[in-house]
Amino acid sequence: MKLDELGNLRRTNLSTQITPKLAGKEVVVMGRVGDARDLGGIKFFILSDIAGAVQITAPKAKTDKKLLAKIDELTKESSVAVKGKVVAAKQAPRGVEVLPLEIRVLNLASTPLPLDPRGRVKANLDTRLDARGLDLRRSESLAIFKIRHQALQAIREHLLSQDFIEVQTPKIVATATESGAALFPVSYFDREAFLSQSPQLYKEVLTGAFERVFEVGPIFRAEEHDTPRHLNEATSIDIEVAYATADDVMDILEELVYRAFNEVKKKCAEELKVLGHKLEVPKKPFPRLTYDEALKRLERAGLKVPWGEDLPTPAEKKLGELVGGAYFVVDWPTAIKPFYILPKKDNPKLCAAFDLMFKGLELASGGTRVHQKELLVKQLKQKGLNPESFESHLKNMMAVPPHAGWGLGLDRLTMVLTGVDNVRECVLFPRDRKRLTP
RNA sequence: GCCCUGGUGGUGUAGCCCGGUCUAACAUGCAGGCCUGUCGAGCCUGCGCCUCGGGUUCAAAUCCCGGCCAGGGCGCCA
Repeated sequence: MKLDELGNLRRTNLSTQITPKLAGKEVVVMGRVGDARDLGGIKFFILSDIAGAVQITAPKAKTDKKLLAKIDELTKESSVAVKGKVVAAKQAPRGVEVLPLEIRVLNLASTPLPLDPRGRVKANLDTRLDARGLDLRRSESLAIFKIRHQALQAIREHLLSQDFIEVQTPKIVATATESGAALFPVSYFDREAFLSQSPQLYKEVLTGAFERVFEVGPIFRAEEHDTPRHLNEATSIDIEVAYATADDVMDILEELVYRAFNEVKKKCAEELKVLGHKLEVPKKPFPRLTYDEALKRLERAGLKVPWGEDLPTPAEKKLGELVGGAYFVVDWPTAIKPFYILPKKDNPKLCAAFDLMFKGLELASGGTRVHQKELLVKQLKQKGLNPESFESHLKNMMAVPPHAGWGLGLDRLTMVLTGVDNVRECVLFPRDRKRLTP
């Protein structure tokens, strides 16, 4: 079938703006073809757009033959423009429908579709991700990304209201920033470079100039993890604040997460309903338990973690059961946190680091940073890192003020807000150990 | 990387334990037909599937081994 041109035809109304009040008016709607029905003497199809849907109705006796033939050619999920007359009709969905005067078939979907976009037959996640463009048209997928968008908007608004400046740091870098996570090498002309695993060092440098900065951007981790909560490309919300300590930025984080929950609950009621998720806003203040207390509570629950070790996944899950909701774990052993975290003055075995957990899932981590060059070099060495490879950063860190910050995983936050249990569902086109396409 | 579970039409499942009755079932889909008010429409006709390789056996979707792929649990990591 030959496709039609969009030409200078433009949409006059979104589907949901077509109401019985517009009866008699001529409108142009554009969208994708949903359910189609041919009752012999009358044909219907649903046209869906980002706002919702409207029914296009073509009674055989009153509709041009060529138009009727065109409707027969339409396949589900094809892209169409319909110019037509609005008619109030009791029998129609929402009491209104459009009688077509002109139909432009802008693109035709091939059949059969790789999955059912109406979701009556559930598809596996793998199938869905292979056909992600189509999968994203499902109401559940749409709901997830509307919630993600709403959460990010709430977060941005909050940070901007607190005088933060939004920045963008390089994603192609020369050195690692964290001690642990592996890096993806990229070829940079005749040199080796890496994809950035965190904006850490850059945002710290920027506190010297802008004082309060935040960035929303991709981070890349070359870890071979294969779990429902890890990705090799993730979106991180990072902040860094001059003249502040861990406690100060925890307060910011708490308020910001609280607002994200509240805004989503308020503005995404429909989306939460689609997902069948009852969102509970965590109570403020979020509990703050120390690493030592966490270990004690775990031991009482029959799960012993040796002091000085990071919490293994089962321990995180158990702690999530014990504490529930959103909570901080603070005062971590210095040895298991990165070199840029400030050790505690009264007990250098502990440092001013914190993790924000939601149930068993780590959403964010941060801390008071080391702003003095000598200590930074000392800690680099202690972690077995070579200060020379951080030379350009150290030079740029000249006389930065004392500062603190955190990084929050937007994908994981979206999991919690939507109640979805695989992070892949919260990312448009996820990158994991095995998936590099689409 | 390790452990567990699985892989059946386009999609989602049943069948597998206990081999033959499977010419593989159901739903959805797709193609065509009937119907002037459908809205998860209904009815009729048709289409389409056992992950790959090897083995056991008279006989394999079914049992065994290996590969590949997926889901979950870990590890690593945020």
